Amino acid sequence: MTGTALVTKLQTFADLSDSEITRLNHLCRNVRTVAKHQTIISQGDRPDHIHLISSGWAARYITMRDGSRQIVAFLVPGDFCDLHVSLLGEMDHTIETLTACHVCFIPGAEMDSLTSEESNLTKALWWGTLVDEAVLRSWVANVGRRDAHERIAHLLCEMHLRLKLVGLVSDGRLDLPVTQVDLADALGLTAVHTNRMLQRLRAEHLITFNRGILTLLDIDRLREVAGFDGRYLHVQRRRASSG
Amino acid sequence: MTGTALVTKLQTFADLSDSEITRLNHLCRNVRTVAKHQTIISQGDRPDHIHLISSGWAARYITMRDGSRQIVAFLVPGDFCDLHVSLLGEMDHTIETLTACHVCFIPGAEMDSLTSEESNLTKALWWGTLVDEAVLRSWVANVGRRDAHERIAHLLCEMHLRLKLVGLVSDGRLDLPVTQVDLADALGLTAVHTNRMLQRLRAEHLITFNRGILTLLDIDRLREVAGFDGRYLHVQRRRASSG
DNA sequence: CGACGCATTGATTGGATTCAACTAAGGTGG
DNA sequence: CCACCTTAGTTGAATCCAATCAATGCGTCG
Repeated sequence: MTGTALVTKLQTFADLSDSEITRLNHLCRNVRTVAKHQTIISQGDRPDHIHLISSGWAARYITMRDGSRQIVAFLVPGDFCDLHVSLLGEMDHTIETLTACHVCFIPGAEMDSLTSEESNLTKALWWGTLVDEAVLRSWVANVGRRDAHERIAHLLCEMHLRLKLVGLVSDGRLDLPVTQVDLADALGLTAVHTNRMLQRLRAEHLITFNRGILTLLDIDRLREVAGFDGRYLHVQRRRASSG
Repeated sequence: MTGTALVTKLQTFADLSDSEITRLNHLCRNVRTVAKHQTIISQGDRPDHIHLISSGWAARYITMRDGSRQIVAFLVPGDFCDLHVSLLGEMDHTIETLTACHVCFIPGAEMDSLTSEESNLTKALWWGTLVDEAVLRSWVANVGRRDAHERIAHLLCEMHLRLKLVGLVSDGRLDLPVTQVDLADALGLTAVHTNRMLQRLRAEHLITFNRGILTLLDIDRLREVAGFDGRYLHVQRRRASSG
């Protein structure tokens, strides 16, 4: 079921009926495999399809004048790339896979009819985009006001909780298939400094991070370091747990 | 007309009929004056009204553990404070006035009925929130990847263009009723450094900034300094001009 | 006037960048 | 199976941008 992650995610917000779940899965029937480091959509594009990450990781980023980039979101299974482009006109940023991905291609027209027929689902979808926005606010604060040590810790706490929502964490272990360069681009740091701070977190016995596998050794203490309060992810319902 | 700024803003995206404009103005009939430096909504609140800035300025900010704050948005006339809270449950941040404001209080139920009856208006409203999100992405990049000089320049370019949209700019002059401390809190800098960079922009004959009045002396050059590309504001239509 | 908020200036410190080299791991092909 | 190449991660030294600390000016307002 290629819509599984999406269903799991939306269920943290709303009760979904069987028919609604079926409809979501139907929506996601057209899946393509996208290789690692491929562009899903570019700045300036006006795609007629909506893209949903079904498996794998991608990054949303803005390219700066000097060629450097700022990652403004990590996209994980269940996340939409561009639920909104039709309203905005064209993409103002680029989305690229970090790993091989399964991406659902959803015709814009089909999404339109869904939103006009299924008000419960539509609400759940909008909830998702509002959470994305809350995450973005949190990122501004993260980059603007935390030092490198806290900042990395905060990102790791966030990814841990977000992946937990879609059932991709077990016992503090999760896939984080991103390089230190990617992390740096998301944190507004250099790769070198990111490396040193990761080492520090390891030395403090807070994390393990090898070959894309992250383990949080002491979640409470890591959250303490980060000043992490997960409420901005708005997952206080149903099957989500705060830990 | 307390909904004027909103109407002006939405018209950059969509054609609005007279009846739609009337409806928007009707929506905004309940206006209260909020004094300077008052909280409109606090983190944790679950307001049953939606708030719209009709005149004046406010800031959306996140409070950090150490008491410092990160402003994640400046709200100007035509901006909603919390179009979404009902979906998210509770506020994950605080909104405070920077000047005395006129704030429209819109009953949540009334907005609900509008969105179910007026699909054109609803689209326009969602366009607004999607632009807010695009601005947020741009802020992450601003704070994450630009140095202080570029960063301030970029914020000034953005505010200039945004205010132009609601008709609050004339000849490069605009009200920017924020202190250097406020600017610093939005830019992820200290007030001291913000002060020095403002002085530098003045010395470069790019701006004038006195008592809350900002003048852009050479918009093209300021945009060049900032690396500003206003497309992320998605105003390429109708009455918006890119300058 | 005195107090306060805001802007300004100087001296110093420090966190993060930069530059550069080097190691380790993986993949590929001869 | 090893030589070669590439990518990712690590380390060190020097530098720099912005933070910090501290003091002062200045205008407004009670």
